[in-house]
Amino acid sequence: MVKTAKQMAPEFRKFREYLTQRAGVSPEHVEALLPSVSLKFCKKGEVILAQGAVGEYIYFVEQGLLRFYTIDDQGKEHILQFAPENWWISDRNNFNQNQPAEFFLDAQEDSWVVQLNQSFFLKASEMSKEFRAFHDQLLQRRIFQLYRRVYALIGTSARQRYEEFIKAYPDLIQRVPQWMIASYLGITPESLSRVRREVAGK
Amino acid sequence: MVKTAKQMAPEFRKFREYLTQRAGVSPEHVEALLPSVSLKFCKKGEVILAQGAVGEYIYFVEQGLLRFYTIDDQGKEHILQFAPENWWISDRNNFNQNQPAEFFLDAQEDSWVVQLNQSFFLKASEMSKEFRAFHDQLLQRRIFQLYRRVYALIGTSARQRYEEFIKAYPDLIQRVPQWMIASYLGITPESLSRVRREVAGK
DNA sequence: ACCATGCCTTGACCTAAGATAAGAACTTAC
DNA sequence: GTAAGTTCTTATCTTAGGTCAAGGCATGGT
Repeated sequence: MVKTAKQMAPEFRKFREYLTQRAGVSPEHVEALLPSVSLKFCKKGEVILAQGAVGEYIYFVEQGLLRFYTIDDQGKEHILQFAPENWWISDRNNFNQNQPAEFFLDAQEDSWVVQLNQSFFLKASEMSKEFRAFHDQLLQRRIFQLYRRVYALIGTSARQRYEEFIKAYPDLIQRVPQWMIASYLGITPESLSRVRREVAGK
Repeated sequence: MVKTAKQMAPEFRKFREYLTQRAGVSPEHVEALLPSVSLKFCKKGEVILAQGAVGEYIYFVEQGLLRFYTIDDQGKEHILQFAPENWWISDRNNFNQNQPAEFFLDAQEDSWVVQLNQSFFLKASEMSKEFRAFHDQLLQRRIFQLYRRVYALIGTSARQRYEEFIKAYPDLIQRVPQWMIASYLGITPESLSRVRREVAGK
């Protein structure tokens, strides 16, 4: 019998690993920081932060997959970002300014997330030069990822965007329904279906 | 007789003001930091950083207007960002990793820019808690601006994007040729012309 | 086991925006 | 001051992708 994700709380495994390996934070610093973060389980479909709400956390995905999106006045969803394991995600604007969130955040799979509040970042930056530098780079990489996405949207066709997406996120193709990928790419599910047929039969 | 911008070097006026007023850095810290930055004049049309080059600076626009863009394989330009006075701009990826730049940066008007290198940011972050917090927020605001732009591209029409652009950057309409605004919006100059006619005659 | 719901595909048709071309109104360069 | 760019507009035609409608599979709940 398979245990559910819920039964096996991951105890910050990935988070700890991420901070030491990728961010270069010393194990002592990591242990000193851990008491001020908390782990939360999110059932598939659970809305973690709704547009208009004031959230207090930034999230690190320990396990599972989150989805950052908005809903327009016709009720259509537009996906801005997928956040699989080892990703950081949040409506940072809202987080920093205590403004109501502009976007929604929900769980696309049963997920475990690490919740980090403002003071975690202050403490971590204060304590660790490595964390500071890393966090800075993290934000800058996100900016670049977004500039590339803007370029893809203004400068390339639906087909090219789809082909790039597959290359960049091969695992996501398996994990999310096709209509969400269409939404991320800025096209309709019907168009994506047609594009896929073209790509397949070439 | 009107003096050219070149003749009147602005001596970090805006930059100084920006750091103290907006970033909250103390005047003493600002003065301590100034020796490690330099001012550069860029003639209209001058390419400051070309795709493929390795640049060493981040730029703060003291006066004038810069343009951050890419050129696709058909030779078409796609504008990712305009940077008027008080903006920060650079190919940060390249800046941080010493990678060749992905994008171009040029002067759209005769401009004065403050050149900041890696060590400026290290020193400033080391020295001033205020700068650190401010820089962090600056990056996060840019991320949000980009998420909004992505949403505009995947979720709204050319006309809506144009109307939003006018609201957000009324001054730029006067300062840059229309075809560049079209490029920023992700449409052709012809389409923008049509959109403008519609908007005017409603 | 069955029905309801969600997801993907296909086809027919439509529309927003791209491509092409040409001309008018300007700048700028010599 | 004239020639050579630019920029913007307008018209016509084309096309990528949207909309609408229907049908086929899965899959999950009772």
